[in-house]
Amino acid sequence: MDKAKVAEILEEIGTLLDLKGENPFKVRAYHNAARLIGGLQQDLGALVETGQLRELKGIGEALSEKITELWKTDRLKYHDDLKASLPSGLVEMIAIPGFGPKRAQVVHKKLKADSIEKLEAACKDGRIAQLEGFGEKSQENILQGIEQLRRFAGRHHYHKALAAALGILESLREHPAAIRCEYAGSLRRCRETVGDVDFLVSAKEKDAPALIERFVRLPGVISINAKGETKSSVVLDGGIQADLRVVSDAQFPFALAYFTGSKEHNIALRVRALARGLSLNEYGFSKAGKDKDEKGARDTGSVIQCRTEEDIHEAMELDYIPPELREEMGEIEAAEKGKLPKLIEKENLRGTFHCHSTWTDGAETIGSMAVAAQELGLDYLGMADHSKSEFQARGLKDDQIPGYIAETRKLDRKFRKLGLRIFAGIEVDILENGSLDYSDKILAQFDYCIAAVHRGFTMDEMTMTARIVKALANPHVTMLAHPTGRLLLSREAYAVDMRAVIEACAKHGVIIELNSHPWRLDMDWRWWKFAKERGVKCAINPDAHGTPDFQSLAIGVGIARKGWLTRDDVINCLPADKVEAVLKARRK
DNA sequence: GCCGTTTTCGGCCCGACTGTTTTCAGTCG
Repeated sequence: MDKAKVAEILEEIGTLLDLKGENPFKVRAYHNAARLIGGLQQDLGALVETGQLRELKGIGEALSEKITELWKTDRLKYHDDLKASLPSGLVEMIAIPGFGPKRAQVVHKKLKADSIEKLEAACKDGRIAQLEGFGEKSQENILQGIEQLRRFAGRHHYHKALAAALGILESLREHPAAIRCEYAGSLRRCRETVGDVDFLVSAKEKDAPALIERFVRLPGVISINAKGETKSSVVLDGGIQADLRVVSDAQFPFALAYFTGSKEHNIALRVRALARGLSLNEYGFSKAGKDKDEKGARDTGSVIQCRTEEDIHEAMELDYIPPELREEMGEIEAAEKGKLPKLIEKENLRGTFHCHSTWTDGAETIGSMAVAAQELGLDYLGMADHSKSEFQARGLKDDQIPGYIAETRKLDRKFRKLGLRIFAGIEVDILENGSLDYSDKILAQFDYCIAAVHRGFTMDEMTMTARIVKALANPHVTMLAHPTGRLLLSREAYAVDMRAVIEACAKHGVIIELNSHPWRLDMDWRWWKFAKERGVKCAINPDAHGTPDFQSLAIGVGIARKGWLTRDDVINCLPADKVEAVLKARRK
């Protein structure tokens, strides 16, 4: 059993315990463990065998035994028993917005409703409204929630959420009552996918209702889930949920930190505050241990004044932690010791690789791609059109290669005078047997080669891993394109052991592409952190099929920052003369 | 379930909104 499956089962146990009304802290222990195991970089098998599981913070005796049983026998009796004791439909039910474990328990007990369909039927014939603690309004909301769940299941791509957020942010900033405006949540943390978008505005208390009103009336709002004095929640066209909070300007940095999350990072920060005799919430610091009826930071103001998030971190004796790192993945410990990396900035990018042209399936000529790169202020542009097996993309046949390279060289000479270098590369297919789509003799003519899997996605993980690892051994391979194939939110996907692939890149000195194209965002930031630790370099590539795709470089920088990458880890931060040497290093 | 700079037992982060109540539980983030 792999660790993703172990994590999934632990997560499900947490949910089932929640449904049973178990101790919420026990529930949390399972959810935490699921997150911990799912994000583990070490080999889970090794931890199990050597009995080191218990050294992980959050894994005690009980969880350690259960994980070991899962790993060794592929099953867990505790999980099986738990599952057998509850109808599976209840788990699906609590995905309905506003409908949680307690209410699922009630409808199951009183109405024998054990599926979304039965719950829906009970709403439609009015039985839900009769239940104690429910009413007409609840019944209606459940129906709406079911509809929303069916229409807009799942998460949204970062770029799509960002586009929606920027429009809303602009409208909010235009409001005269708004002092400071920002988006927060997973979008600010640059997660590859985003569940909902959180907005935060600071304003005078009397202006809050007007801002809430502006928010719920924005074009693109298709329904309003909640609307209070300081908080509102809506659904945007396209199904993205957007939340707004209005706070005073003094509260703004605390609220921004709070709503940026992650939840786990926030909890860790609060625990740290408590250890310093402080209680931290979205309004400020207050003295810990106060009586219930004593006023908190919301009413009395923060006992430590903070103008920015930097001030808050300083008050906790931490270096400033950028939003991208706030995942409770070691950032607090690093900030405490002053060991946070100086993350890559968008301005650090000097050029990029992996661009397509009209030679294959790109929309523009190499010349117009070069002009756009120049306008972006880049120092170099790396072309990488498709290889011959990509016949649907008009991949370059052997006899086209001299022409392709000649045109690239000619444009290079022309643009070099204008301050832009153009490199002749190729995106070469990794065939099903792990060999490459061209002979070594042809590959040797390019400045660099990006190896990529484009077909045969259905092979098993071991075979796929062996296929890629074999290709990486070819000394002409400079980079590995879109490495996991786990194209997020897409049906295209293949199973691969990312750990083995990263180790192979480390061994052969292959650079891994951080593919910033919205549809190809694939490698989780935790793997980037691992790649960095293994000394593997990264190239942030737009996989551009036209000049608008260059915009996605900003997304790539965001993911790189999440992976704790610095300028030293990203080869396109190098100037043109140095990068050429890096591209050729393997062949020497 | 986990955990310990006071703890091996008794804690475990904190607040807004909704719908149902008439003081609060459930849900969410």
